Amino acid sequence: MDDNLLQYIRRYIDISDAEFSLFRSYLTPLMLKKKETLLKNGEVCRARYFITSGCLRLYYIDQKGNEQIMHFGIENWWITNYDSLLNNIPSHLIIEAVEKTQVLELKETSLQELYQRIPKTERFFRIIMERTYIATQRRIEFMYSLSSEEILKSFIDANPEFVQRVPQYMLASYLGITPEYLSFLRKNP
Amino acid sequence: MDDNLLQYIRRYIDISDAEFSLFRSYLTPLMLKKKETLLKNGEVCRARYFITSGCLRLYYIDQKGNEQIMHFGIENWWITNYDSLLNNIPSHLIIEAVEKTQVLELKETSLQELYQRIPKTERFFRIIMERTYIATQRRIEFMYSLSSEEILKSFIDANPEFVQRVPQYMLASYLGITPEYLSFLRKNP
DNA sequence: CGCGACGTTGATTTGCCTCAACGATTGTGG
DNA sequence: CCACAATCGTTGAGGCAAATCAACGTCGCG
Repeated sequence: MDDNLLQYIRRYIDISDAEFSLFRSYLTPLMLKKKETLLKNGEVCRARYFITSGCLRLYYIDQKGNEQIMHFGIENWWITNYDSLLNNIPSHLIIEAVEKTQVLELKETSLQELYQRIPKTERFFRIIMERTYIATQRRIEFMYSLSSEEILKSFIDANPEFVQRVPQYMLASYLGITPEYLSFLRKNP
Repeated sequence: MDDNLLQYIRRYIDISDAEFSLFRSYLTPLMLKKKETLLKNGEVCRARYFITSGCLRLYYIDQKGNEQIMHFGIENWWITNYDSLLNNIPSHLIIEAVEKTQVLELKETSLQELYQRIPKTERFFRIIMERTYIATQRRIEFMYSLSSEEILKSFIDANPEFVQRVPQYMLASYLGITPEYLSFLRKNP
């Protein structure tokens, strides 16, 4: 688990073993059962979470009472509600385990301390943020350009293994269509 | 112009006048006429641009040959194609002046140098990235939750002055609807 | 002045949603 | 270990939001 994290960090910055130890000491492992939450509606988000195993989803409940999934998070992804975390506002987004999941919690107060003690962590989280942003931009472009059928097809092609892991109605929500229509699309070539 | 930039930077980090001078020396002012471009289809993006006056749009041409606008940029915004810039890949996004526009160009090679000479710039650009990401997240949530009519209404309410500045067909593209339907929505209460 | 860029209008079509009902599977308490 | 209830996926009928297409009016600029 720690090896994964170390390797992941070293993809982006040089960090010594001692520095990593220090970094690691700021992280708290948490184990989540299916459907347990890391962040509830109305709470202010105070931490970021690095997923070491399992799967989380970040979603909200819209006016009609439907769940709308914004993201999934899987192994080696960070997940949090940045808007709530950085602006100190109550979250209407919910972070919940899709399956049994292990995360490392990094409290925002700890991170501010880390920025002081290991300045290069600032660079690390800048790069993570850049990459996260780019992924989101690509996704928006997809959603704009393609029909639901094409969005579905390309998502399945790009993530064949992941599609097996989540219930179909969650996939539908993430892709912005109804479960019924997703079912219809799968049927028809 | 420089005052705007200085004030803008000081919203996020403490920076001395001397440091700002150095920062400023890495920036090159560019003047764009309406319809001039900063980034063309197929080019690799090599810089970020801080807009001091005017308005830019970032868009691409989809399979059907339609322009799809991803963003606008106005005074005191940074604009670039992060995917092209950071991954060194050719851009299919185009950055073009909607009106006469002045920008300060920050080449990515210069920025890497700046990170070394003034480490706190790393923090600055981390924060900019975070804020940009949050804005995008909010936009996605909007697009998911609201009907076209509600999207249009809330955008006009939030940006009454901006709506006057761009042609209606660009607004339609940005909001993800056709110009005809936008026209229809404006007519009907 | 004339042409191109922009906005509008209406008729028609369609992609996707809604609603309701029904199987299949899973899981859980007795 | 079974029975029954959730949970999840599927199907089909009907409806609506928004796109498409085509035509026309208008303005501003070269």
